[in-house]
Amino acid sequence: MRRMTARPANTHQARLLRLLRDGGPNSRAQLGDLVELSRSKLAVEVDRLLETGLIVADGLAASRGGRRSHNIRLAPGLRFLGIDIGATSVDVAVTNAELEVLGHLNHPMDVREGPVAVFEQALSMAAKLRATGIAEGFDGAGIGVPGPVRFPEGVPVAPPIMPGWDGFPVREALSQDLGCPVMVDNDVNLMAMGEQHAGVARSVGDFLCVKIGTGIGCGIVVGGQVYRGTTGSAGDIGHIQVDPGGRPCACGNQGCLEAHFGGAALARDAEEAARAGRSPELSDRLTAAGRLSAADVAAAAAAGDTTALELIRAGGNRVGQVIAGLVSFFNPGLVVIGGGVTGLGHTLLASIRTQVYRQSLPLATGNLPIVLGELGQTAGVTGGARLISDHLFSPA
Amino acid sequence: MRRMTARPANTHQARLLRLLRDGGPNSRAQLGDLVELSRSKLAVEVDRLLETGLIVADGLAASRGGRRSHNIRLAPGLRFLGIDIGATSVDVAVTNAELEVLGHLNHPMDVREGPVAVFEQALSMAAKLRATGIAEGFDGAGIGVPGPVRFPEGVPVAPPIMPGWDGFPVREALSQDLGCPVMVDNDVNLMAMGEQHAGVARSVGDFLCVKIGTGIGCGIVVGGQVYRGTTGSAGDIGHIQVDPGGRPCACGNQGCLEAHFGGAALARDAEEAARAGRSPELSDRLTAAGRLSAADVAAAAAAGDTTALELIRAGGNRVGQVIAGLVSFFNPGLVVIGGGVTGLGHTLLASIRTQVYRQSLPLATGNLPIVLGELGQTAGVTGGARLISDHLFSPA
DNA sequence: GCTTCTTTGTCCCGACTGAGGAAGAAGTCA
DNA sequence: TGACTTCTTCCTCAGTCGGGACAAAGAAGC
Repeated sequence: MRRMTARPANTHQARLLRLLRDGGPNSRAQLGDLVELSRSKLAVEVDRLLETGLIVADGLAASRGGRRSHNIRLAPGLRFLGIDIGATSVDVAVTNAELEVLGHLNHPMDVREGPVAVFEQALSMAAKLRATGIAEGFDGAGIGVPGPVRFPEGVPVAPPIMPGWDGFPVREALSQDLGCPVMVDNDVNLMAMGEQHAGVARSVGDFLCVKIGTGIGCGIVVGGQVYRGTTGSAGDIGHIQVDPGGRPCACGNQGCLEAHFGGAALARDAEEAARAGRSPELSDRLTAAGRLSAADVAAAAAAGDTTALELIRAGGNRVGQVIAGLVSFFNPGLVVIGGGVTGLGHTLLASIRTQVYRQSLPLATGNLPIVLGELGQTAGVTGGARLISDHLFSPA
Repeated sequence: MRRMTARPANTHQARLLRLLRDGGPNSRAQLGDLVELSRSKLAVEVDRLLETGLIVADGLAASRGGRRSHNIRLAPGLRFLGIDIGATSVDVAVTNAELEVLGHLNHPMDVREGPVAVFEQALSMAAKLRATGIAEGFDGAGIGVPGPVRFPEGVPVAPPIMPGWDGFPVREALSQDLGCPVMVDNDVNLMAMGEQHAGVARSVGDFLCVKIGTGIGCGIVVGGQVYRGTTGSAGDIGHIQVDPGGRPCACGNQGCLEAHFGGAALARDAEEAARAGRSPELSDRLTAAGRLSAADVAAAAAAGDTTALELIRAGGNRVGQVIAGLVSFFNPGLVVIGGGVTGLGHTLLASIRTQVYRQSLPLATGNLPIVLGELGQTAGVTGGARLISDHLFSPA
């Protein structure tokens, strides 16, 4: 099929497209109730969208007491690609125009192998998904990388954990390879957008999304929009100091949050505890696998290992300490905890909550939910699809 | 004279009013260059504004090579009132429509005397200013209080340092007494708006404004707009923990920033140092006055007293530590330091800068100015005038 | 099955808006 | 003084938009 070429001609059309994306197929009459347009105007705009092929007729709606209205929906053939590049793995998913995930692949891969190798992998995964028949092509792609991004250009800048990516023209290169529009953002922002669209943050205007993976980052949403900061590094909380005389960090400072907690730090601590014989459970896993990961700690904790539980608890306290400060500062309506370490689950959540509720003022925490993300691995890729659809569903 | 009754009828008129407010009197022709309106449309809107009396003709502009254009300006009789209620004093100022301060009074007063006494004082100051002849009445007032505010209603909520203010209908009461529209906000947000309008933060979209007075707070500006958080307590950084085993704070926690620095803590530390004989300079001042304030520490430091300098340096480190975290999180384009303690000046600024530039990542600090506020005591009142003018200069 | 009422979609008219051309007013510059 | 520039007003014309009228389609009640 021919790929999406048209773009909404005005804000009304953009508004309609987003309504159909977020609310699914809908009748013309009901859309009329949602937007403040006269019937004639609405009819004109809908007709124009039908002409462009962005939306299609979709049968008749149920009667609301009189003549039945015609349903319309976004073109069923539209496909968005969401790519979430993590520190240790790549996620690729295909969604329809309503951003429902139709196919999803995950592949372990070290981001330090560089952009060329990583994109080769991502593109082959996209090709594999297309080969299953769920997509004949892609109308747009949203991609997240684990580091700061100069958003307008779609170029990573000074990414600490991904040498070789600095200045790589991700947007342009990928756009060329895929033959469709591409937007690039920080992986944490993508997760925030995912949870906002389909997850636990629906209907919340201002929230924080803390992602604890190999590193630690924070997506900031202000008035429904992702806030990226002046140079695109907003939310980079992994290097906030939590202990003035603390552990040395890869960034050159001491006592950074990431040096004390996060996937990498947790694995290191667990191995150390195992070698020191403080945890039989972890020792067994270490001798079995040769190394430990956050998942091992989660499993050991689930098995009741006190050392593992203590590691999680201590880490939660550190993160909670930082989040408490951010809550005082930002006064969000919701805090979402997500990322690879979510496997640590409620032990982690409990110690974060304890810390935040104890340290922040009642006015800020009074009605503040702190919850785990709902979407898990699909948050990032859904956010990617959302990112590009926001771009494509705005006036040209 | 009759007070301002009309409001702009549409966004075009609002836009024109704000241009005239921020840029001063201007010619019709030049305004045409600034807004994207056709000549005919512009003429119509200007004529309507002239009819309402919000703007007036103001002679002829200089020629730009041909026929001279007619100048217009905001009605010269418009007067806004800016009221800045601090923990220990009240500032009241009168501005014209361009937000230039025409008269300014300051009076020491403890906010704990309660809203009734404080407003009595503020209203009498406003009356005194009016009696000088600079104003025949007020078209609007913006007021700042040292605590969180439920912004839409203009009501303080759970203010820690001002018992008796909780839930007091500031906006409604003051609006009744003054007979004009009133807006209420946190004093820190007002300071941020002041520095944004007339101070050092002109032309910066995203910045932080840290006010170190009796307590410590932070104004947050995102995309040119003050961000107030979900419950209006955003920027409340005085109770971020800087030392887990630190001093007990009035809020019930330990090691809060305010317990270690700020006007109140600094005075306490100085008195303690004086009594312990660690500083002859401060001892002299203590015996002379019976008590010490932040201003005494500033004077002692200016005189070269090492203990005073050390107190400032240590405090700057604490604040710098917190600001470093906020910079990593928020990635602002500018950090403004203001408030009563600005008298500590460059000693304080230097230690804050050191701390921030050392602890935050280069990407966030690379081009980040950290500067003292330009406006001093007028920042708050200017911000108040700006607050109410933003409200009045928006479509009804 | 018929009537009446409600809802939906289409068509059309009239009011309004806004862009831009033309002309005149008011200056500058040589 | 004359040529040129700039600014304002007036006017026309095209396009837009809202809403009424009407037809189509269905629901509810008898």
